[in-house]
Amino acid sequence: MGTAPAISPSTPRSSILDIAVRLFGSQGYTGTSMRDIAKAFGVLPGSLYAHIDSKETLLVEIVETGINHFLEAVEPIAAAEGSAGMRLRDAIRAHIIVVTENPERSLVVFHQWRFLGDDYREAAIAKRQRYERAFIRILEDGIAEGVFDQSLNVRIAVLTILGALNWTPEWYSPKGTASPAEIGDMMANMLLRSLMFKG
Amino acid sequence: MGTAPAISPSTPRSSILDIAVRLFGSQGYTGTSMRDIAKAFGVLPGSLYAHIDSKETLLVEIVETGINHFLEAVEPIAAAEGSAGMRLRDAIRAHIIVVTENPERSLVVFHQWRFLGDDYREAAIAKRQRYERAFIRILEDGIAEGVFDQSLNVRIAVLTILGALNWTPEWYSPKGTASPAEIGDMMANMLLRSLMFKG
DNA sequence: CCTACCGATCGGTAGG
DNA sequence: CCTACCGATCGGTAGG
Repeated sequence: MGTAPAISPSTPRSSILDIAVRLFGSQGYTGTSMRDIAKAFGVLPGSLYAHIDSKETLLVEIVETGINHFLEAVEPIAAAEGSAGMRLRDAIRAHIIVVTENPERSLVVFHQWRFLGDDYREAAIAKRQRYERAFIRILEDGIAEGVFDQSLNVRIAVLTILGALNWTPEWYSPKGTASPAEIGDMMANMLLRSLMFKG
Repeated sequence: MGTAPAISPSTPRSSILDIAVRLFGSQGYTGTSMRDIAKAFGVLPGSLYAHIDSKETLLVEIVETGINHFLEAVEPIAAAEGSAGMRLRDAIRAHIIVVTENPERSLVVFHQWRFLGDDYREAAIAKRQRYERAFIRILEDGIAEGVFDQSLNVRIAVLTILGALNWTPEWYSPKGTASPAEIGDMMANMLLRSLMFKG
């Protein structure tokens, strides 16, 4: 009955995208040639174009779906019921889960969006701002609740938190001793404390 | 008497390096051509090589002197007298000053070192680890003093702090309302609190 | 998916 | 600092 659960169908196109994520993440977009991708895919360069339109199409798709993963994980948490403290903790944990489930994709999302064409780049920037607003909302709620320090500069506080979170793909290794959940908990502990009153 | 104070002599070579910092920072090393640099310098591509050896030499010099700025600012603070709390505050402020005095150079130091040749890349990684150790030392001192939470994972705490600090060139603008000193103070306030005991 | 190829651009050099 | 150029590599295409 019904259709098969079409979870990650390993089409040639999706395989090429996975390879592009890996190579764009480690060598950068401009440092990766279509010949690099073709070689890793096991095909001659011209043959790639039976499956994809262009190099930039690969970047567009990786960055857009990558940002969407973050938005889909965090926006519902920001809008949920519950204390700002709990929501911030959940948002940080969710962010770290998304980063660590594909650190190379995260590197592309964080650093390679600059190489998108104008329209796609502006769309990516708009989504990143939407993402920041989810955190701004939680912080403002927490200040209104009286649990976060009301003397905080909310913008800088959010950029400090997101900076700490967005740096994780630079050092995270699945072979490390700390699991993504543990890392998320530790960072949430620290970053929540960073917003509290002294007293 | 004596020699003139040879502060930043504007040689052709140093001008080319400044241009390379700007372009490598905004377009990346692999996304910048020697023709881009020559055009910005106002010369034809081949003429650059009267002043420099190669494209990679530019990157080596930018990354090495860039890392040295951070080390020279923070290592003396880590080794100084005084409480861990004070030293961490000073180290964070010093880091932000170094980042903001040249955000583009900071972007190159943080993200373009991957494109160095093997030997230079390993040297850069070794220096980055030395930099992390300066912060590890301060945190361990603070835990020994009993002022930082002894249940902290020191490695992850340092990477959280450095992540927040290293993200600043992504958003800092000299035209913003907060000065580098103010940004450094705010981040130091947050990050110091993040290490404290709950009680 | 391969063969064969396109024009453009790359880092860099020789000679003046 | 320019003229003139090198071989290598780039993203991408036509035709099968």
